[in-house]
This record gives sequence, C-alpha cells and structure tokens, in this order.
Amino acid sequence: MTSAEYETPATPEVRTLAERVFHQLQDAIVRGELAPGSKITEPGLSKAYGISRGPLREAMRRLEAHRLIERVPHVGARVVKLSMKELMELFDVREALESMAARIAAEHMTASEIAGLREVLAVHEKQADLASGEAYYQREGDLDFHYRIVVGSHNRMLMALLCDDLYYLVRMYRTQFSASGARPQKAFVEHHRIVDAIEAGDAELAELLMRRHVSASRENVMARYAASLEGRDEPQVVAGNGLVT
Amino acid sequence: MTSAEYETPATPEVRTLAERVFHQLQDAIVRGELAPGSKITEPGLSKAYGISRGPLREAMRRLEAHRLIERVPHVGARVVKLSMKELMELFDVREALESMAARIAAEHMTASEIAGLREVLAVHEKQADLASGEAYYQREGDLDFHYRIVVGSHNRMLMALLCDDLYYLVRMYRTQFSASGARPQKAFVEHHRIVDAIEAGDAELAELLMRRHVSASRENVMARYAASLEGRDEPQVVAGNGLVT
DNA sequence: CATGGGATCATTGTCGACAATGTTGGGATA
DNA sequence: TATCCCAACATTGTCGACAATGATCCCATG
Repeated sequence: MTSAEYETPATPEVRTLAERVFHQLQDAIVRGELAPGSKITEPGLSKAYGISRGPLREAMRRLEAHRLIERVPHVGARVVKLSMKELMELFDVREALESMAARIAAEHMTASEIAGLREVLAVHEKQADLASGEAYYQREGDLDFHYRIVVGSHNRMLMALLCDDLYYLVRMYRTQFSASGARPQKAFVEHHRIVDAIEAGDAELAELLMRRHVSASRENVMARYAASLEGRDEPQVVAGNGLVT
Repeated sequence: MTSAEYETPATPEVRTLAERVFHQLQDAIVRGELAPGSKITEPGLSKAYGISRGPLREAMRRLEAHRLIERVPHVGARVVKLSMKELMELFDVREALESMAARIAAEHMTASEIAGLREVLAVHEKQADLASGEAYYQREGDLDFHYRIVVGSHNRMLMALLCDDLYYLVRMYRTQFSASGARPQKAFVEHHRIVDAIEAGDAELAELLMRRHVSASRENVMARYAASLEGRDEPQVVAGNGLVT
C-alpha cells in the first residue's frame, strides 16, 4: 500500500560486480563526483573500486550506451559534458516522448496509478510550502512526477528510453548546471492540469499539456542561460560546462 | 575460418575486434541468421567468430543496450523476439520521435539535403515502376527516406535514438514478420507530401504528416496481423515469431 | 630557439585460466 | 511410477598477464 519511496538506491540488480560498479559509476557521474569532461582511466577506476578491468570495462560499455561517458578506441573515455545545444536536443526528445507518454497514460493509466500521481503532487506541494530548501526535493519531485506518467503509459519501450536512459542525463544536467526546477508555481499548476486531463481520459489534452509543460521548461532553461551570459560584460571563458559557475 | 568478408556498407568503426564482431552480430540478428528467441552462448560465438570471450562479451553488452539481445545474469542471452505488443510500442515511439524529427527538419534542413530527399523519392518511384520484386528495395528505400529526414533534423540525439537504436529493431521486425512495406502507392504519396511540407518550411504540417504516415503504417501492420490470425480457423500455434509464416 | 623524430611510457585491447553460479540428468525413496 | 535430492556438467563471472596502440618527452638538428 504505502508505496511512497522510490529511489535509485534500491539497486535493482546487484547480482554481479559489473552491475554494481555500473550503478556506482552512474551515480557518481550524475551527482557530479566525476567531473564532466574529466578523463577516466581503466586502471584508475579499477584500483578505486577494487575490481579487475574485466567487469569494469563492461560497466563502461553500459555507461557509453547510456551516453554518460564517451569513448574513443585506443585512446580512452571521458565523462560526457553537455553543451547547451545538446541540452536543447534533449528537450526536443523529451517533448516528443513525454507528450506521447502522457497521451497513452491518459488511455491506460489505472485508478490506483492516478491516485499515486495525486499523492506525489500533494507531497510536492507540501514541500513547496516550507520553501527555502526546496531545491533538492523540488527536482526529485518533478522527476518523480514525470517518471510515474511514463510508467503509467505501460509502454516498456517508452519506459526504457525515458527512465533508463534520458532521465539520468536530465539529472546530470541539473547537477551540472546547478539549475533548480526554477519556476515552481507555474510547474505546479501545469502538473495538476496534466493529471486532470489524464484522469478525465482526455488523451489529446494530456498530450498537449505535457508538450507545453516540457516546452516551457525548455524555454525557462534557455532564458536563464541567456541571462547568465548577459550578466557578465565579458564574454567570459565558458567555465567548462557551458554555464557560468 | 571465414576471414572478414563484408556487406555492411561503410562500417563506421573497425578499429577493434569487439567493434567488428558487434557489427557482424548486429547484422546477423537483423537478417534473421540468428533466429529470434534462440539462445546464444559465449563459447559458441567465441568459437564461431574465432575470438576470445573478452571482446565478445563487450559486443554482447552493446547488443543488449540496443535491445537486440536479452541477458539474464548467470544464465545466458537470447536473441530478442518481438511480440505484437512490443511492435506496437515501437510504433508509438517512432510516431513521437519521427514526427518531431520532421518538424525540426522542416526548420533546419538545407537545400542540398532536400534535393537528396527528392532524389530518394525518384529512385523509389522508378523501382516501384518495375514492380514485382520491389519488396527489398521498397523496404530499404522507405527506411532511407526516414533516415534522411532524421539526419536533416541535425539533432544528434534524435539521430542516435532513431538511426542507431530503433531502426535496427525496425529492420529486424521486417525480416522477422516477413512483412513488406505493403502499401506502396499510399506511402509514395505521403512521402511526397512530407517533402513538400519540409521544403515549404511548414514545420507544423511536416510534423502532422509524418505522424499520420507512421500511424498509417502501424494500422496497416496491425490490420495485416489481425487478418493473418483470422485466415486460419484454428487458433494455430503462433509460429515462434507471433506471425504466421 | 623552434621544430621534428624517435625512444619511452602509460593506457587500451586481447587472451587464456580459474572461480562461481545455474542447469541437467540419474538414482534412491516413497 | 512419480518425486525429490544430489552430483556432474556446462556456462557465465572474474582475474591477471601479454600484445598493440597512442601519448609524452627528450634530444638532435635546422
């Protein structure tokens, strides 16, 4: 019943060393512990995690497939560094996929799943009330909301693409650009409207609203970026990650 | 042993053994040489391709990431077998992503890229004229058309998702269900309309048309599937791949 | 002093062997 | 005869060592 807490820490697969180190590395990258753009070397990680290079290489293959690291044969691998252009591309993909997910969710989501959605919004709102330190929960809450809608689509391919691949990139971006969700009130309202549409079974509307929601988030990020560029008189050396720190 | 004889056009990366065997396996799976659902064992492939298990495992990791094989820890891997449900899911994702690609392509495609698109249609049409044995070219031609539009979006993330991941699944489905593009004439017209919209820079229309185009293809596949089920009086043991052969 | 070549080094790619796990088949027992 | 347990087998997971490739740095040369 009380199925409230869902987080990554409950590592789904710890059957093997390669799996574990994959999740550890994934987490380290998303949290920014492994700096974007930094080179990672097999002997280095092998020593750090106390495993041989075999499982490590398989973990790195998976990270590469998830686009968290970039590898060049015979040269090495480095943590991916999102540029603004790539971030906008990510938003394009999210807009397409998440609006589709919302559409299908409106058609197939069960009553209990919708109730869970409402629950997330309630928690979300409560935490917004006590303000200030909202940053972290705000972000996770937002992602939890989107996550549940994707799951509600019951489309395993959508789930794999969004939840297993893209969301880690989204989280990585959020730590990398240290940009909070930013526009809490508006996002709140939009979330509610989306749930309303889903509950009403209005697939077209749910799709449209989700599309606008993602698009608005994109515009917000872009505006902040432009502002941060203008804040400085000097063109300033873009500090490694594309956003001034 | 068979030393590298090649068909895969312009193999992008042959720098390493793991890369090569990955492409070979990918091709073998897509062509159906490795039967869907069949179990593949590391020693077996290792012997067959004359390499050690190290590179082979990395190739298999990549195949797993591309959803061409499914692995269970300590048990083994088997070639993925698409069910009708999963095929429909794939169409949902394609509809979302390709319509977005068409939208962006209408905004960013260069004149020469559009000319290339028209060229593809011309070749396509010519081959349709000499009819009959159109099946193969029809399919590849159709995919080439979609491929170019995705590239025309200049969105590397869309390209990666559609061209590197999903299209191999699409091709696999086509060999697996031995279903040709099916509705050549209608598809022709739709292709032309899409290019018209792109050339006119009408993003909204291009998106809408592409969405309908993919959706129509989906409906066509589903109708054929339903018909094939009805064609037999007996519930017939679905012959391994979900479609009667 | 700048530049190019070449030796040295670190890192990646590949391999074979050993350990751990899952599967399978046979035999004992009810 | 059917069922359950156990042992032998095959396959996967992990490791350390060797080979191949790319990077670095020193030195000779203009």
